[in-house]
Amino acid sequence: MKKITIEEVAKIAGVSKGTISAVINAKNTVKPETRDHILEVMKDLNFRPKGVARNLKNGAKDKSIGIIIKDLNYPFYTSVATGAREYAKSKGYSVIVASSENDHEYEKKLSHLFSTKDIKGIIIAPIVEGASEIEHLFKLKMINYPFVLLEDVKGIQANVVAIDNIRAIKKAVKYLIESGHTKIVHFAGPPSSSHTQERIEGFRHAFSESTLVFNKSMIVSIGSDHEESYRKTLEYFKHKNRKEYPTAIVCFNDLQALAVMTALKELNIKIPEDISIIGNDDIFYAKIYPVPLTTISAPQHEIGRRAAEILIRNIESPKFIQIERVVLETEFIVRESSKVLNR
Amino acid sequence: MKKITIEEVAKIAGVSKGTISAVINAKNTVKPETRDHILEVMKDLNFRPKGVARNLKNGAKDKSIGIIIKDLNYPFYTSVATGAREYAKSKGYSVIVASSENDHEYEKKLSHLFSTKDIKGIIIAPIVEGASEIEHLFKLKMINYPFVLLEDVKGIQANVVAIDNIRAIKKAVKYLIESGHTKIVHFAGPPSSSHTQERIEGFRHAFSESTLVFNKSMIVSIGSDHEESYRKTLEYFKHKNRKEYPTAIVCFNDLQALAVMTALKELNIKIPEDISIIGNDDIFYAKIYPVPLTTISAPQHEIGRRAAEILIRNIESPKFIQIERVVLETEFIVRESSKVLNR
DNA sequence: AATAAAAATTAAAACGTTTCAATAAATGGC
DNA sequence: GCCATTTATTGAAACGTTTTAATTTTTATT
Repeated sequence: MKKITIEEVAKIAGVSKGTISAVINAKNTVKPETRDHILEVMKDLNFRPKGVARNLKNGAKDKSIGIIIKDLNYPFYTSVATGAREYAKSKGYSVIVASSENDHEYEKKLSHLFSTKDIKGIIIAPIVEGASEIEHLFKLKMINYPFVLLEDVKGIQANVVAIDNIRAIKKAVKYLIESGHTKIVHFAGPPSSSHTQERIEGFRHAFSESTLVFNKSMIVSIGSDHEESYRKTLEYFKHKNRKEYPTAIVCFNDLQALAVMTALKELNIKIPEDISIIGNDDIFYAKIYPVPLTTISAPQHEIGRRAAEILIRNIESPKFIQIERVVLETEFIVRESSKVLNR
Repeated sequence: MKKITIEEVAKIAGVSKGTISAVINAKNTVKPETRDHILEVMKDLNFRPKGVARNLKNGAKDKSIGIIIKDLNYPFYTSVATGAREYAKSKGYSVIVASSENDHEYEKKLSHLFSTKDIKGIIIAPIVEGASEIEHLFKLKMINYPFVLLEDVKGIQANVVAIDNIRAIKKAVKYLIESGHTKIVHFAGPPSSSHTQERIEGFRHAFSESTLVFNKSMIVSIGSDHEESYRKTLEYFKHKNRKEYPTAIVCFNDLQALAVMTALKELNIKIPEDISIIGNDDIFYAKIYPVPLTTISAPQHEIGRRAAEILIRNIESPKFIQIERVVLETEFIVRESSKVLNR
């Protein structure tokens, strides 16, 4: 299938390339009849002007940045993207988003795609599995392509905007301990997620700074997929009798927490009377749940905004500028899914 | 600020453009010392090879399509995008998404952006306000750029994948009537949305085919923003005494339904005992609500999939192909937020 | 030290448009 | 019908890379 170019169209229409170009760009210098004829030929040939070539001459004037998130359907990420979008818009940039769906290969593909298509820079929520290769990030660095990570990636110096997961969980657990909870459990996330490990660590640390003592049975592997979390929660409780129940569950994230609450409802366990539930992320849909979720709130919009800020500063600077690393504070928000025991 | 090109780098590094190119493309034909030196110069100059020019020569080999949705934070749209992504991936295409956030101007900007950046085609959920201009769509047609709309747009012949909103609501209302409901009300969406009018129409039509009679007070303008819907619902009930309450509310969409349920909880109105609630869309978070929402389920993944299918078929066809219009069926799903009265 | 082979570099053509100055064609005024 | 405008069209240069074949430099072999 031969590639068809403006030249081809010109030849067949019997005019010069310049005239075709004028038609494509809706210049009003073309005689209507000529125009119509050209249009017809274009249609016949199914001619699609190559955007690439069009932009080469003048350089596209539209400014845009990309953001690669991990999951298009998890509100946390779309909120971050929205934060980025708001800031970017104020600076005249469009934002386009793509989701890696937790697939490292796909992330690489997307980063290449963006950097190659005259998108001025990218914000990346990187998939960091154990020792995942990061040559694609090095490649971006090599061509001085601006990017900002939403998570630290070992082995590379880059702009990062992140939150301190460890500290966040620690705060939550400490709160529980101070509220008189003694049987606290962590429902851990999917083993493949880098956050899972961090959160387990934060959970464990909280104990070392308290009078309670940590033991491994306090960590239960649950995942974050809703259906799976629901099932595993049911299972977890099946093997326990009432007095073995924890008094509080610190969940991996809000989505998991929602699943846990669904399961507990089925088991007739009352929240927060019987068990306190703590989420993580603070997604919109957990906030409007009938039992609004106590959670660790990550400043999603701010994450996006700050990342976009750094990114655009880099894009617009003619010379290389200092790498930045900002760690944002989370806020522990007590709502109705948790309860204080010692009063 | 002078634009800096590969030529500039070559001159300063004292080598030819070809060598610079080889470095950029990680060819292993460059002597390490030369390479390092060039890298240094590149960094000094903050040289960013223009993707546009790079792609011109060989034509980028990565295939990608775009999807422009209306709201990045409404799960309905991200589900559609996910459906598109799944199909596209199977065909070797990446998907990038952008949100117009219900801003017609922004939609235009994005469609231009995509078509200009060598994205092979777009799926567009168009903003159709009364008589909105659609020159941007005509422009796409002119350049034979493949696109698929997720909603009919008056005045243009184009590929469309949509659902029949009117029929969908009608089905729901009929179900309620057959279940013995007599006091049915529609909580309408934001006046600016094209769906609002359609759904009102569907609601009204259902009555003409029944023994009940429609009157205007059955349509209540509520919106779809959560906070606003919550507030307006409270207000609606404030002026009514118990026996004036409707027995069923047909909501504009699931998000609104969620807000309505929150308000009713506050008012101590039981669902479904006192009032049945019907949603629309079937978003994930309404399904996992403690009172799972009865709703009109749109086949979100399928919408995306079919749109991507048509799009890619058009992209890959060397010649113009017949315009398609597919209307997908919705499914009325009875869960626990509604109840049958007449038994 | 000469030669052959291998490695590194260069120079020019190519990619497919847009732009713009130059030219040609059409129109209007007389 | 002729000249002066105005309108329409053309042709060549330009955009910033990549790609190759050709050349130069380096290395290895004798």
